[in-house]
Amino acid sequence: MIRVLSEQEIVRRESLQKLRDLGVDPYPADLFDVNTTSKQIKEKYKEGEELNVVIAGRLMSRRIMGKASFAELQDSDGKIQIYVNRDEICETEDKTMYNTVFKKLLDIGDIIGITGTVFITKVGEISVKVKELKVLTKSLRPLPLPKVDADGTVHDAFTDPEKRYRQRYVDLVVNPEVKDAFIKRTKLTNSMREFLNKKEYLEVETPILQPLYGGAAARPFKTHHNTLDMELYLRIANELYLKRLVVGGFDGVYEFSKDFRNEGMSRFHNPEFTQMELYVAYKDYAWMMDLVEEMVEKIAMDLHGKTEIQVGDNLINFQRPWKRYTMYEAIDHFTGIDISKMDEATMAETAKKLGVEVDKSMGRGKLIDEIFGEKCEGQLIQPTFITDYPVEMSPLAKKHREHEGLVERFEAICNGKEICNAFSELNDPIDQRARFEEQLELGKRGDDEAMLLDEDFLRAIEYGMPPTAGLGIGIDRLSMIMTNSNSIQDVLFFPQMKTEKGGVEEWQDYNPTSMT
RNA sequence: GACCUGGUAGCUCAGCUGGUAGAGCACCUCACUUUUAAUGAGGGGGUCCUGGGUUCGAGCCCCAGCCAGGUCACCA
Repeated sequence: MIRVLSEQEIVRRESLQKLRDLGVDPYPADLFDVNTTSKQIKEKYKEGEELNVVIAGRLMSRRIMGKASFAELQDSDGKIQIYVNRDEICETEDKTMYNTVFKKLLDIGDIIGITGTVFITKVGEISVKVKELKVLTKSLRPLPLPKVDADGTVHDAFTDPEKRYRQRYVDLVVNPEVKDAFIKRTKLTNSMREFLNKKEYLEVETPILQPLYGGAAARPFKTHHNTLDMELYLRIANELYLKRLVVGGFDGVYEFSKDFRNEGMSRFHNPEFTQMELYVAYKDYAWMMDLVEEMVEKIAMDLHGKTEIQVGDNLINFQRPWKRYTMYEAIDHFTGIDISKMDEATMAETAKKLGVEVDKSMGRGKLIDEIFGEKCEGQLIQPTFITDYPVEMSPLAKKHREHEGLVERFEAICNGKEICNAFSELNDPIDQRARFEEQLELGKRGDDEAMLLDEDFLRAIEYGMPPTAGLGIGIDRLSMIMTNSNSIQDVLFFPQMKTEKGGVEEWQDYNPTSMT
C-alpha cells in the first residue's frame, strides 16, 4: 500500500536532500562523544563558572529572532535550552551553517550534537551557548508536539490512546511522564531482585515452551515445533518447573516469568504478562506473608522514598504490618454474615440474598469465592492479606493444618485487586494426584481452564519435595499501583493490539531532486 | 463475547436543520542578535476510518464492517 506523503513530510525530504547537496551528512556514521546531559548541567552548573559541554539530543522547539535563536534540546534525562548565535557558530564570512542549515533545513525532531559553553540568560535560565552544531539524524516525520505555557499547562498533548500505544516511540518522546512510569517499572524489578538476591535465593530460567501447560487455571496459546513434530504450549505459569527445582535441592528459587494466557483483554489483562514466582523450602504460607510485606514495603521506599502512595483517589500505605483476614472473616466483615458453618444449600441461599449470581454447578468453594469476589475484593483498598481459601479453587495448595475444606493459601489485595497469590505448597504426591484427577473431571465437564495431569511433575514430588512456601506476584499489577496507572497498557511498552488497518503503509517512491 | 462512546489537516479539536471543510499549534515565505506557548505580516495543507444505501446534494441520515477506549463477563 502506498502512502501519499503529507506536505510537511515532503518539506523534510527536500531539506534532507539540500543538506546532502551542501555536503552535510544527515546520518553520519562517526561517534559523537557526549560528555554530559541536560540534567547534569542543570544540577551542577554554578553561575560565573566556565563550563564547556558536549551534548546531543532531539530539537524540540525553536525561537528564531533573526541572527540569534533559542531552541530546546531534549536528551535522555530532560530538556535544556540552547542559544544559537549566527556569528558564534559561523566565525568566517560563510554564514551557511546558521542561515541555511540551522534556520531552514533543521526541523523539530531532528537529532543534533552541540559543543558549547554553559551560561545563564537574562531571565535566569541555564542554557548552552552553541559553538558547534552537528546534524546527527534528520527526522522525516513531524512530532505531535505539546506546548507548555507559562503556568505549566500542557496544550494539545498527544493523547489519542491508539496512536500512543501503537507508536510508543513517539509517546516516549513527547510525554515525559510515560518514560518515568517505565523507569519506575524497571526500578521495581531491580528492587525486588536485590531483595531476593540478598536472601540468597537463586534466580533461574525455566521453559517457556512447554509440552503440558500447568500451574494455573487458564487457556493457553498453542504452537508447533517442526523438528520434534510436537505440539507445545506457551507457559501460563512456571510453578511446576520451579517446584521440580526444589525437589532437586534448590531451597530458594525465583524467576521473573513472562506468562501467556489466551483469555479476554481488559485494562487489567494483556495476553502476555509478567509474574515473579518464588519457592522457598522449609517455610509455610504464614512465613511468606511476612516476606511479601517486607518486600513490597521496600519497593515502595525504593521507588518513592516513602510507604504511602497515591493511586487514583486513594492514598495507599504499604507500611508493615498489613491487615490479615481469613476469607470467612472478610465476608463476615463486609456482609455481616458468618458463612463458615453453613452447608452448601444455605450458603447458596445466602449468596442469592446478597445479590450474588449462583448456579447449580457451584460447589461450596465456588460459592465462597463468588461471595468474596462480589462483596469484598473491590472494597479492599489498603494492602490486605486474605487467607485460607476453599480447597476446590486451589489444586496445588496444601490442605489447611486445622480447617477441613480449606487450603493454606493467601492473596494480597490492594486497590481492590489481587497483587499476589501464595500457598504452603502441596507436597503430598498422593493428594496431588487426587487433586489433578478432580481437575480432569472438571475438564471432561467442559471447563476449558481445568488443569492437566502432569505425570512428570508427580514423579518429581514422589521423590519428595520438602515442605515449601510458594509465591506468585503480578509485576504488571504492582507496577500499575506503584506508578498510579489506570491501565496495564501504561506499564507495558508495547501492549497487544490488533493489526493496524492495511498495516503501516510504505512510502511512495519520492525523489526530491526531481521536484522543483 | 455483549453494551456504550469515539475515528475530520502532522497534533488537539469545532463543524448548525443535509447545501462544495474550520480554528489553535505545527508547516512554508518575509522581518527580527537574550527568547521561552517568542513576536509581526503573508501563505499552503484534507481518502472527513472503509464499503454500500437514501437524497438533486452526505463529514452529518440509514445499513454493514474495521480500529480504539470505557463498562460488564472471564481471568492475574
